[in-house]
Amino acid sequence: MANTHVKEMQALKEHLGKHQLKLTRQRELILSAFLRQEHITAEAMYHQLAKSDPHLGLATIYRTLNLFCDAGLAQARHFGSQTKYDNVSHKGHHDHLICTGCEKIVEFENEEIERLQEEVATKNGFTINTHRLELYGLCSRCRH
Amino acid sequence: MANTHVKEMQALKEHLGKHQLKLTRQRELILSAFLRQEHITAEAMYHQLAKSDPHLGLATIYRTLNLFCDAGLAQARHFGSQTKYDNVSHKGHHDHLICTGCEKIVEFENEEIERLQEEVATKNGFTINTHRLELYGLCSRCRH
DNA sequence: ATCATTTTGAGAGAGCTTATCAATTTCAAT
DNA sequence: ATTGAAATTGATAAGCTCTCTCAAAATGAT
Ligand SMILES: [Mn+2]
Ligand SMILES: [Mn+2]
Ligand SMILES: [Zn+2]
Ligand SMILES: [Zn+2]
Repeated sequence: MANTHVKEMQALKEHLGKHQLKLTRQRELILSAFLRQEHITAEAMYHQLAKSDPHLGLATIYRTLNLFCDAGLAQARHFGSQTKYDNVSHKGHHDHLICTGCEKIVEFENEEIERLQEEVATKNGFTINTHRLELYGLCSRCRH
Repeated sequence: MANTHVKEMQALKEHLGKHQLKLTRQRELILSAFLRQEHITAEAMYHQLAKSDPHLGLATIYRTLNLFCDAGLAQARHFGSQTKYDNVSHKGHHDHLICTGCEKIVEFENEEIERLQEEVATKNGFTINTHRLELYGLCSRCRH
């Protein structure tokens, strides 16, 4: 436990330093909990943390998760009607396969698709900054 | 004007008939306005129609656009933070290129991408029902 | 024309996220 | 270690988008 998430903590501190923001007990707590998840909603985070810290406000969760987004540790993703914060601290760009039966989320990368996206954009005179690709369906479990 | 949107009107009537729903002045009005657009928000539709029909309620717009979705004439698409109703009455599946500068939306289809999506899904044991692919960037105009 | 059924409009309400603000905490400078 | 300006927090109000409620009006099968 001692040296877990040291790199991410470092990255956060760096962002805080650059923007004259402060390191608080809440930010440490929320970071440590956030890094244990892959995809989580603000609400779920709130309930999870309420067990150990019943006075932590929901607004603080939102503010802090958005801070993590600014710091490049998280990304807000809108899956269906839910907004989930994607822990991207230890991985690069990826897209998602989402099971509408059990909510399971599988991450994938396909550079051929990425290449074709660029091709489509170029063909239309566009320069891509970001994209969103989500495949919704049923996983093998839920199909049976 | 006489025989514009006859086919779509027909499709709507068919859906209404099958579900014991009624054809109203509002539904005709909203359909005719909707078919003149490619992608529009409920709010924009509301303001647009308010000019000629100031008493048309926003709830009716939402209800009716959702009805069009059920009837297969429209599809609700969540672009960024906006929900736009996509007029799909005269076209099949397609994805979108969106300019973050001027809000321009270009539709495209790429069957190679579609094929690769299936491949990714299969590789992970999934069966795809729907997908969402949006490319965000700048169009040639906005780049300069 | 009748009348059961559906639809409408206005506003209330739900769900999610951000804004407000007084009290508290942080941290750089003593 | 103490001070104090600046940032943060928690509680709650507010904002936004969309759906629900319900009495009044419209529809359409008979
Ligand atoms: Mn992910
Ligand atoms: Mn479209
Ligand atoms: Zn599943
Ligand atoms: Zn543009």
